[in-house]
Amino acid sequence: MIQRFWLLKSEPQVFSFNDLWTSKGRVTPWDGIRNYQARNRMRDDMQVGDGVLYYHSNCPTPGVAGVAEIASEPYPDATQFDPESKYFDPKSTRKAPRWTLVDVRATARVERLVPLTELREDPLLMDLELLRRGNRLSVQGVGRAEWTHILALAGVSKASQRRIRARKA
DNA sequence: GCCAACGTTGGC
DNA sequence: GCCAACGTTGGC
Repeated sequence: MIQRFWLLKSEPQVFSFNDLWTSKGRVTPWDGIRNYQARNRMRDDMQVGDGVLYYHSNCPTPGVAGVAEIASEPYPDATQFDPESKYFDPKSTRKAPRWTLVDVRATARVERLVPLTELREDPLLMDLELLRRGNRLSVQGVGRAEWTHILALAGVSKASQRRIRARKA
């Protein structure tokens, strides 16, 4: 199995990396995604153990705030069935759920947040999907070299990278 | 709050 | 299937 790498956006005022880190099992269902392209990537392209850059968006200093991994197979997003939820989708049925998600588990803290401005200026990240003009997708692909480089910028220690890799092996 | 860039909706 | 109108995202 080829390991892939992803960048997931989250608004820290809604659910920050620290919120995930302090969650039970450091795991959460990545619910509320209501964009077909993002859904398709979760449903079709993600595999348990894939690496995740946890990105803070729509906040004073947007940037990479933590490291996580894909922690489940895809399954239906429960919020689509809940009339009380802001993510309720009246057109979705339990027999034919429209929205699928995966669980995400925090794996390592960053030594420092890597701000978007810094990612932008980095010649090694010229092709990063996040930096492409007008890109608003909340589920993005990251290349292996980009992943390694951003972890280095974030000061994620070699030891914790080894721990992450060991768990995936 | 502004606004560019996209996505979705719905009339035709 | 076209496309205008509208909604959302998210950096600034």
